[in-house]
Amino acid sequence: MKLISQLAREANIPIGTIRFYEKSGLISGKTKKDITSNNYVYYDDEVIEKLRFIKMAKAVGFTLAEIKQVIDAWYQKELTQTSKMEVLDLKLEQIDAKIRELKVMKKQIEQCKSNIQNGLSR
Amino acid sequence: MKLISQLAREANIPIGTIRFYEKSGLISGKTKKDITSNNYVYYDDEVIEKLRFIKMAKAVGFTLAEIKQVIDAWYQKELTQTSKMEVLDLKLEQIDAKIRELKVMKKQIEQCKSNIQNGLSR
DNA sequence: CACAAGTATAAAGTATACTTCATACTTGTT
DNA sequence: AACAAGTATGAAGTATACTTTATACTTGTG
Repeated sequence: MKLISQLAREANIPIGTIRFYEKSGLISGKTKKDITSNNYVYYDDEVIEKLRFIKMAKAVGFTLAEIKQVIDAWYQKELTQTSKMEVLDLKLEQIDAKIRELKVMKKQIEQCKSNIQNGLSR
Repeated sequence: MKLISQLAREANIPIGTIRFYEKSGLISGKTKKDITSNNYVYYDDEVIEKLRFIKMAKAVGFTLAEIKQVIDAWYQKELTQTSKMEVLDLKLEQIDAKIRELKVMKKQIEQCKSNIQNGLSR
């Protein structure tokens, strides 16, 4: 159980961003009810996993809203098994689509590189 | 040589977005100097290629600034061969990194799916 | 030639994802 | 006790990528 600054260090994400994610419903810590002097929030390892996932998903162009859907399908028990599967299957399709697009881009850029090397303008 | 509405149809991108991209320096059309009654802008097939590339690159999380760098390395003759290659090589690395991240996400989601099917909470 | 539809331009507005600021309270150290 | 450092909260500000609005001119069709 870590406080926010330690979480920020471990996940390598600014504290402000973590607070923003929490406000957005992507992650959540807990306050210890036996401590009444403050309302410091504690985070467990599940939150780190989520933050790592958020980082990856953002890097490949998913929005926070999309990421939240997956996290909810992943961790929330309120959703039906069927609706969770629907969300996850959709994401798998989108991931495959992105991989395909990346491969096309890669080929185009490699083609461009060899054009440059051969002195072709295009 | 097409006008903007035809370009928008063919690339399946809103006219407003195309104008925004042009203002941002990602694409550019030409006005016909022999026509003086208007200042309509005409676009050739190179612009469609660029728009397709922009679409793909955006879908996998590249910013317009990053995309502009690649397009400039691709089409502009003002850059040195070396600096073009640097930009393109960097993008290739970033593309590979994204593919790796997508594969990790894919595995995680597949793992999550089978957990759900086996009735595991996580 | 009237008039709908297309084009250009500038400015303002919107959504997303943060980031910064101001304020206030708590904790750890000297 | 003093004080730096950590935490919480709300509000405002910023950057990116558009989208909408307003205005005005041009072109094609009946």
